[in-house]
Amino acid sequence: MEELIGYILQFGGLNKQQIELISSKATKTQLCKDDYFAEAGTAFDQIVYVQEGIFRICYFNKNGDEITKYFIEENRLFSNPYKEDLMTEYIQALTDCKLIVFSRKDWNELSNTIIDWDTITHKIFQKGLVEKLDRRSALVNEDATTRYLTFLEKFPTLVNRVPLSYIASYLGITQQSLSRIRKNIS
Amino acid sequence: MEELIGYILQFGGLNKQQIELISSKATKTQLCKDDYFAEAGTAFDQIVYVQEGIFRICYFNKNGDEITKYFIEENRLFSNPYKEDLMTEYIQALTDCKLIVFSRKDWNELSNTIIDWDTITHKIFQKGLVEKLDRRSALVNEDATTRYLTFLEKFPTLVNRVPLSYIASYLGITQQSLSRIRKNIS
DNA sequence: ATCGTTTTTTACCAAATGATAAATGATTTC
DNA sequence: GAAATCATTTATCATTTGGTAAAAAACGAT
Repeated sequence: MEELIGYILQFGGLNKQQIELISSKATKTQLCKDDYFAEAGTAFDQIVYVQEGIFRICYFNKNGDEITKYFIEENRLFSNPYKEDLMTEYIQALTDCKLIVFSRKDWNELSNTIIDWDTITHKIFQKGLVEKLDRRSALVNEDATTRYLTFLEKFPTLVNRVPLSYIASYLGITQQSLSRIRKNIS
Repeated sequence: MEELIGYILQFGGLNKQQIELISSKATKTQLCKDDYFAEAGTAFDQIVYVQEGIFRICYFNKNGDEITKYFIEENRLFSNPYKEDLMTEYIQALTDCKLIVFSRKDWNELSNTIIDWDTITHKIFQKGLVEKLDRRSALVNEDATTRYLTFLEKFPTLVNRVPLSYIASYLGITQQSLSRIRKNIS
């Protein structure tokens, strides 16, 4: 729980009382490798902090290929960015996971007590979106090898925990290409 | 000004008084083709509504290539997503433009009078970010021809107003390739 | 341990894209 | 209007990547 509070504190100050209030709304939960945490077409009304584990967000494109859009590492908050709407994407655990979960209702009600809560919330998710945009965007203009090298830089802890095919899909290349690239750079 | 108000009304209700207050803070201004509206390394503390014209957001990658990250069409609000920080990107007018501009100070102070203002603001920019993420992200897993066809779908009004080289850079391909693709699909 | 399944690697060839260079077309400037 | 500048197209060739298929390796269940 301390890590989560530390994470939130990056985005705004909180006193002891407020921290306790936040903690009181939190529920710890777990998820097994390969479980789906949310599926496209369903509602997803939770705010989730990843204590341990990795997730991926994916969807199916027009050809029916499953595309990994991004990964979510440890010590991140995530949610459904389109609050009101149903999910358009799948959220899958890639390892066994330990999570801290809030209902959106509870989370939002914290703003009744914590004056800056909405601002903090928006900063958190805005920063997350900007980061995702930048990372994904950066892939577009690079060749396959550079994409993989950048991936290794940005996600050094993921390579050995995520199947090659998911990484290839994230990078926009085939798994055969990625395998070849791995061979060449080693 | 009506269009701007209409745009904002998509994200939350406003009464007549509030609309007048918003309008009173707005400044109309113009920009010429190819002018830079903001440059990387400088502060950018404005909220801008594009009444007429097209912008592009671009940056220089490690190789010194200028990358067009996205376009901003008519009837959109934009700003510097990283509020506090200096710009990391350039904002350039690609046509003569008519703009409605707010200082961030004025814009933010509207929340003193308009109860939902912060929420509306965050919705606007969050939606913008999600859209940018999805568009840019979708390019990663497609081949060059599909990228261009999708571009034509999503930005039907841009093709004839934006230089080919910028479109190519946006799509992550060379301008020669794009020229070849244009030839093939016609 | 063994079988069956899944993942990753490897190989080969076809197709797409990039790099370079030159030609054409369009626009600006004087 | 001619010259100069810039944008786009075309062409050629080298390189990269994708598609298909098969082999090897890793993993799981019994």
